[in-house]
Amino acid sequence: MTHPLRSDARDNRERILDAARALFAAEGLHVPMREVARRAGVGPATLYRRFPTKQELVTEAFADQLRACRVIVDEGLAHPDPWRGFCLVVEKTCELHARHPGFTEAFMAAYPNAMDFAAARAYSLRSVGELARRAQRAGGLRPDFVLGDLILMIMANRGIGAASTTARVAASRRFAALVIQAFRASSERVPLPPVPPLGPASPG
Amino acid sequence: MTHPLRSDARDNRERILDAARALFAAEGLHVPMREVARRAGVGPATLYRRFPTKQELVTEAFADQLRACRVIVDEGLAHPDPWRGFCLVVEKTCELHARHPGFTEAFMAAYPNAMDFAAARAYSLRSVGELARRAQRAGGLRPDFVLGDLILMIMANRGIGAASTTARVAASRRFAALVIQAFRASSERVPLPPVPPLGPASPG
DNA sequence: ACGCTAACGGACGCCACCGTCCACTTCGCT
DNA sequence: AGCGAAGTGGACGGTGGCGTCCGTTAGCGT
Repeated sequence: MTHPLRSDARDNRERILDAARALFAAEGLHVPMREVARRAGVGPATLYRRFPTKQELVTEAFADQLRACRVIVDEGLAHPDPWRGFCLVVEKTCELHARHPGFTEAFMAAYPNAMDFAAARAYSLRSVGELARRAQRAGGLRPDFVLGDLILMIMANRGIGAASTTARVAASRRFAALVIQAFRASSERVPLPPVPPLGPASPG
Repeated sequence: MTHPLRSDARDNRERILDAARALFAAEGLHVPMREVARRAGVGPATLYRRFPTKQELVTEAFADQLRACRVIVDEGLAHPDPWRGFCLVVEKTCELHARHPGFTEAFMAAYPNAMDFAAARAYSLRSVGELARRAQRAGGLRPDFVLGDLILMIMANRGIGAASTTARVAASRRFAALVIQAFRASSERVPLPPVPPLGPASPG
């Protein structure tokens, strides 16, 4: 059933993915399918035959970032100092999402049927949860931190929209530093409000 | 030459604004003008005659929130303890924006020609800048805080999208608490990355 | 070299939103 | 009550994105 693609077809597929990556990274997911096709130098029909739904295109286009996500948490877990590992996860995650705004949308289940994304997301969250437990035990991370705070952070991070990628990354870097400050266990801590039940992002 | 509106016209104008407030608060600014007109029970022409551009409708619809913004910073300035006043500003601002997602978009110059908004925004920022200086002098606010951090926070806060207003407000509350932790002057502080030049929000 | 067929992309119809025009209605003044 | 002007909303043409159809092109196996 899944015949190997013909050479030109494979070529086009690659060019479509390149175009999608470039456009999604630069402008987010709202770019029209047509635009992707135009940039790839193919007709709309070709794009739709290769990726019948936008979701599939998005999933394929952000496969690299999804892998990067995994690498980030794995590196965090591997770090000898759990708290430092946790900080690295926060910093790199923020930067990753700042560099690819569209990725955040996809990651956040703005497209709810993204099975692959959901699985990878769950894996990353579980791993970072383990890391967080260790960091708390080591005393670096505040005891009342919960995983929801990390999701909160990623959602918040996506709110940071600047004109250029450079500016966005810079802003995100400072944001990450502030977040780490907030997460750090400190003698002068005050209790936090309860964690809200963070459902999927609203369409607004 | 601005004749007072006829009674029915005034009535319609009010209903249009009510509809706009309800829809903008519930779904953000992306709602079609038609939808506002439909909800207000008027024709599209009426809506367009009263508010030729969406910008004007938005500005009018969020006049209350804009006033609330002013009140928040004024209350903050009036507080005997500058640091506590600053915290109140952060908390109330986050809640205000969480309650009216569309307001954040407007406030953030997503519609760049919003003169009224720009002026009010500038006033609020100047006032809160003064408050921040006092809070820093009093020792509550970290010395390397800058106004850009507050804008960063508002932008980040808008990223928090939850299904219901209640959930969004709850999430925003916890976020505000974390932010305050981050802003608090502390003995165990680490230097922050530089403040990025935060231009207007990107279209993405 | 040649034909079979996968693959292509221009063109089409559909729908939603936009902003404007105009024939009809309603207010408000005398 | 009656008239002029302000006000109204249905209807229209334009634009842009969407997903699909089909006549044509070009890879690849013989």
